[in-house]
Amino acid sequence: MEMGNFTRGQKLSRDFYLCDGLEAAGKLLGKILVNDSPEGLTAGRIVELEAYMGENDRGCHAYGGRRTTRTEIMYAEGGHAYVYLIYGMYCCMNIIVNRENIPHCIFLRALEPVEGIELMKRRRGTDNLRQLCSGPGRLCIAMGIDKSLYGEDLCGECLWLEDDGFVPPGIIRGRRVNIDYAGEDAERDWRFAVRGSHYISSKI
DNA sequence: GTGAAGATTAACT
DNA sequence: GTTAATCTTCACA
Repeated sequence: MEMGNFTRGQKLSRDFYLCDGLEAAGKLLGKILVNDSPEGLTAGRIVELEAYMGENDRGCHAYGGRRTTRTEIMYAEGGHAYVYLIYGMYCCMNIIVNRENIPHCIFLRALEPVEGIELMKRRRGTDNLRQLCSGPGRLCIAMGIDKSLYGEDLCGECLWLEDDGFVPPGIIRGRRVNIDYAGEDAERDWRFAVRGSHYISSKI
């Protein structure tokens, strides 16, 4: 593998991200996330994600227009990274979508490892391929994603997404995970996964 | 200033 | 199925 010359696909441009969260969820499933870090390059195909639909979604951190130091980046235009710490120990990554001031985002739940697998194994402390990126916290560890990437422009040279022409053989949907506090919004089928993938975080 | 909760994970029983 | 780990963020006073 040549560093800085990852040519598996075409980098997604700004336009790609300037759409509604549910539309983005369908379009982003199967795309490849790439992080070209100082330690090395890692890449994984998105096989599971959740859509968070902004001010009217009780599960969303921007519910009710909440705007804080943490959520500020959600109001930026699509194509930026929203990374936050959960339970004091794990980072989670979201892809901000839609236009400025419309805080929709895509929460990454699982990737299929594609590139830099040895580095992923080292970071995760396991050789089990299926467990490297199968979970929101796990994929951030494997990909080297932490809060230093908060607000990162996904149209830059560090962290980006690519389209290699892969089309999911099918898409399955279900309820989002661990947002019981969201009332009836917890029941919406806004979790999406590539049908048949062995790399999803849990049964849907 | 204080306290409670969390878009999780790994290791238990 | 249950629970501990661990700490930032946020709401409220």
